[in-house]
Amino acid sequence: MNAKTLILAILNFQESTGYEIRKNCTDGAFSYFGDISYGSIYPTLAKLEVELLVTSRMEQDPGKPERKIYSLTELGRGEFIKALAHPPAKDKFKSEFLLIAMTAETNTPEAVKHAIDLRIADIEAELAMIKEHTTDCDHAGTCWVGEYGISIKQFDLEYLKKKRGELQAIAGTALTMKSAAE
Amino acid sequence: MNAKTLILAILNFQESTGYEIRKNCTDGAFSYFGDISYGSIYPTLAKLEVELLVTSRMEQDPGKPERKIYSLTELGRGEFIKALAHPPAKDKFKSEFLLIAMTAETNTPEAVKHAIDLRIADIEAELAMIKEHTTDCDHAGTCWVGEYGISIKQFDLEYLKKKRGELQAIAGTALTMKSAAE
DNA sequence: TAGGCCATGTAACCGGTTACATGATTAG
DNA sequence: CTAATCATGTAACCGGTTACATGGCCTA
Repeated sequence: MNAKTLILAILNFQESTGYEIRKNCTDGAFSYFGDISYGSIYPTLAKLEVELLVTSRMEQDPGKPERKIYSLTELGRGEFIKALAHPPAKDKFKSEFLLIAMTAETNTPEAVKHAIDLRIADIEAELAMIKEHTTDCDHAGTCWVGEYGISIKQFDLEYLKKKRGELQAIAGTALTMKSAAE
Repeated sequence: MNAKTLILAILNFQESTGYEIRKNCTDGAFSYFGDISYGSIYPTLAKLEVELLVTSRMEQDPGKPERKIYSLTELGRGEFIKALAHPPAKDKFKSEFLLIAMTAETNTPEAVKHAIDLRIADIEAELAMIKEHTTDCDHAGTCWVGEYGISIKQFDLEYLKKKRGELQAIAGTALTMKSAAE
């Protein structure tokens, strides 16, 4: 999903500053749709304003940096709904952890253990994040997605904890000769 | 994961042509690590050969296009193992389906239904692909990853089938006034 | 007082995609 | 006879990242 559509999607839920948009698609509730950094957010926002898809207003809280708050125009909302109309692209899932798991035999047991620990911590953090967004949720679509995420992540976590032993058992088995020689 | 490491990873398992590498990381067993197209595979392969991380040999089956088969050198294998050593980046999961689900209220019930159908079909196809790679598997790491994938996808599929009704029920609820006016 | 967070923005760079060029074989 | 699959490669283009510039406030 490109920067334009992603920004439109976020602004469809809540008016935001560039800074908030970035936070939202890095850690927040919108992190499942795409990933963009300041270098593409601010220029895209400027372009969208020229195209009349968003408007901005300045806000100045004393003792805080000035905020430029963007919100979707009716034109922008239409553009977003139009973008939603065509069938979605396939989900993308990319995992370096899976590569480490697949090559566990040629990796050190410590590295494999560390990778598993890290992944468990990541999933737990994500679970906490989703729960936070879902418990006090009043928006049906967001709730459904949140509960979906919680179920899957929970299952993932339990599976990993149950089966991590098996993976650690095969870790380093292709290195034994080499390390014995050292 | 960048093209270089991904290619090294694939060649670590099996010697391949550029064409096969592309297939493997588009549909095959390596599709969970990264996604690259011809435009980056062939030039990267050429660079890797200059760096002595891979070697190539030509193969000519009569009645077939000539194949340039690349394989990892010892230097390349070392480079790959070194790359595996540092802790993996977080898993990345991006889903346009989730955005459609989240915005189901402002989308048409047909589009939502279609998106769900499509996603179920995608997961089923992926499940079939993983099972194919896992049933006759003799490599411990690959088996572990395959079983992991099967479990998660199966759970995902069941959850989706059980809860799709709820999502379809909220689809279009924010459009009723508009469509009534039309 | 150092580091982290809030906040906006720019410019150079680059990795990777898209589209093109080419051509033989096989399946429907 | 057409479409798909196998097969290798190039060049232009571009979306997005990285790194930089700037600066005030708050917390440890």
